[in-house]
Amino acid sequence: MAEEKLHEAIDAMKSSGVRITPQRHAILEHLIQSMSHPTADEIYKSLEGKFPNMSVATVYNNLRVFKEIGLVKELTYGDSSSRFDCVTTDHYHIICDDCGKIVDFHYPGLDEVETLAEQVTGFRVGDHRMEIYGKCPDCQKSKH
Amino acid sequence: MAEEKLHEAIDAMKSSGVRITPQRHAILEHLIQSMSHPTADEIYKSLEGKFPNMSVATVYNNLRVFKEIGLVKELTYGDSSSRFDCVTTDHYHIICDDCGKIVDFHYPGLDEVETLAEQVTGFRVGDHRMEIYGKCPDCQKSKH
DNA sequence: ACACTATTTATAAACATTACAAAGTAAGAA
DNA sequence: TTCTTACTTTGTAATGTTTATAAATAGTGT
Repeated sequence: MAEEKLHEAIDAMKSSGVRITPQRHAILEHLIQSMSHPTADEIYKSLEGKFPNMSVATVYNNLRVFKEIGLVKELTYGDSSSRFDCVTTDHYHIICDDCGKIVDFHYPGLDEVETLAEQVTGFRVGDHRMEIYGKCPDCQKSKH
Repeated sequence: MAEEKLHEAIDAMKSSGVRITPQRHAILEHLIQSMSHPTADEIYKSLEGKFPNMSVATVYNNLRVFKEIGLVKELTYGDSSSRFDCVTTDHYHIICDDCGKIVDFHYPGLDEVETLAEQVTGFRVGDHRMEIYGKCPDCQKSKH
């Protein structure tokens, strides 16, 4: 499953004329396997073992490249640093206000909203994002 | 109209025990009157005339205070800096991928999404955000 | 294996935002 | 009004993320 996704991603890179380097392979693999939404720095740190000489700039550069070919989405919350999410299927995120936990969840169509927005504003809509904020089950238990 | 909103905001500050300083007054006034969604730095620059000695830190401090009492929302897009939006009525934003223009638009209920998310994830939902991305009418005309 | 070009690395720089301590000031009490 | 106290502002330094740059390195097609 993860293997498959990685393979698809590499194919996407090939057909975009983006070279496949060991660093890129590792970053992608990490993004696919880790079910979380890591920051650039977290990716950097978790690959220190395999690539002791890798530069942070490499992580940033490649995340940008992945974004450009549509493999990765950048999530900018209130935090200081961006988080990166492998684009697989369409899904949204629900985020805990207390502990910051991010959970994926699926919801079918907000196409209607996009359509209305096009009509009202005259924009040509390409994309949308949505996040939901609340308190996760764990933080609900631990009474404050 | 704007006058009224400012008054309401000041009342909200009073009842929250937040002192009303000339700087706070000016920042709020600017946020309410400017129909845009300025960055902290833009606010700072636009008040240079009235408050030549005001520090950027003051702008940031007060935007945080306003956020805490619910007068202002912070918008974090892909940009380097946050934008700030006076909370008036519920509305969403549509953002131009090319020029960055932000236009408000209203849409009734995404309560359904919140409800579903609660059921699926077990979170207690408090809030959500959504943005739509596309190409504004002006940028559609100027062919690339 | 070669050559060409994209990529990596290391470092410095840019930028937004926050921390801190000293000086100043709003707001209620006397 | 004046006083007092705690909150704010200011100026500056520090922090942390992200980008720019140039030299060294390494994919990829021939």
